[in-house]
Amino acid sequence: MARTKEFNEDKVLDKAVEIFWHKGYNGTSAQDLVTHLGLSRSSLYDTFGDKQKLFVTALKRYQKQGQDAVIKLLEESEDVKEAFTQIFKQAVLESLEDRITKGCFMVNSSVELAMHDEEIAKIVSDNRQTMEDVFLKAVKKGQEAGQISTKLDALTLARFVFNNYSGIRVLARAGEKNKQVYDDILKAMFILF
Amino acid sequence: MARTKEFNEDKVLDKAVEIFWHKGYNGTSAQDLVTHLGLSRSSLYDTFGDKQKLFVTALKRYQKQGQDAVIKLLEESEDVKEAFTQIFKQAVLESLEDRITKGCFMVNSSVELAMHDEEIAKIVSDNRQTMEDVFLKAVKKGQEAGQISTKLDALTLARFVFNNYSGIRVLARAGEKNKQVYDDILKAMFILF
DNA sequence: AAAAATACGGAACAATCGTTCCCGAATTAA
DNA sequence: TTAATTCGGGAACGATTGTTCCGTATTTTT
Repeated sequence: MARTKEFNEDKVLDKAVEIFWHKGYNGTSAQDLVTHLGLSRSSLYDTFGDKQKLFVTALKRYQKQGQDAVIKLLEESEDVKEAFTQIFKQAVLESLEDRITKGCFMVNSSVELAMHDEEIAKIVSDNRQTMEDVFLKAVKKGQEAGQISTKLDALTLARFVFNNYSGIRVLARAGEKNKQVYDDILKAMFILF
Repeated sequence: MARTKEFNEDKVLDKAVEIFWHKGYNGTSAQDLVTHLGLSRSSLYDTFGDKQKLFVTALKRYQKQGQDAVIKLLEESEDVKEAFTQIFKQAVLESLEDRITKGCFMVNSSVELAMHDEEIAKIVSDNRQTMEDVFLKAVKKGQEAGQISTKLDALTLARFVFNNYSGIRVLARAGEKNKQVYDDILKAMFILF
């Protein structure tokens, strides 16, 4: 008995991810959202609550999509080391191509908001733990298959890899476009594989 | 023939560094500045221009102090590898002690502002280049002295080290307090020395 | 002692912030 | 067709934003 929505909720959320990712929480105004999401103020608030709730929804959406992609790549791959290489080369490619250098939405939010907002802090913390678990599992698998060196224990290597991933994303956000810089980092990192 | 300032400009700038470092640019209001810097609105604007200018001044101040400290440590040290160890252990210590987890002002600003503000982008970019140069020089020295492995060329290692430094600062900003996480990262990283 | 110059506190500014509300339009169920 | 419901556009809200300006206090120079 009601009028149908004129917008697709999923598509609007995708756009919300894009704009918050690009401009951050404080850098994005309600007007920005109305303009770029393509719906009215009232619909925005009726559908997604307030700005804070929309941001959290967007960040969780980004997190899930990113995690799923990584998990899929690592679990389906025959050669774990090769899968890691692919993940990092992809990150570098995005950094170099990305005309508006968005970096990583999770890293950005972590730096901007984690210390001022408990809910964001929990999302960031959970994300790190999940990624650590995913990497750990993959590294173990790779070590058992003889694809990854056992010089370092799996957890140490997993944490180390995640740290370099964060670093690369910061570089990207800062607009670094020199491929050699990224390649050097990866070259060094992969020696420990 | 004029009245004397009731505040010490250097001390006020130190406080400005603290507050911008802690809350970021967008997160710090003019009222925050007036309240915490301990001077009036008019004095603030008369002395430092506007918010943007004060922020840039604060960030440059932080940059200079940080760079000087690192340069001094690396140049004065007999054992470069030991100096690097000290720099990173200090960063970890700060991350663990830091009750309000400020991370690194340069990394924070890079993520929050670099892509939206050319002047900040240049500061961040210059900082990276300078740090790369400093690290490079130190690594070369260490390699020549037989303190650092020559398995990797100096520039590659310098970039790799800087990347891990960024990563650790993001971890700190996110409030990570598990020492083992940092230690694992350092353990892996230093293998390449 | 008078004049010049600057610092200071605080009121006030316009602009923008996130948010709410109202109302006509549109859609569906009865 | 009517009633119920939800849509979307836009006006409007109070609060806060960064910034300016004015009057007074204070200090230094002549």
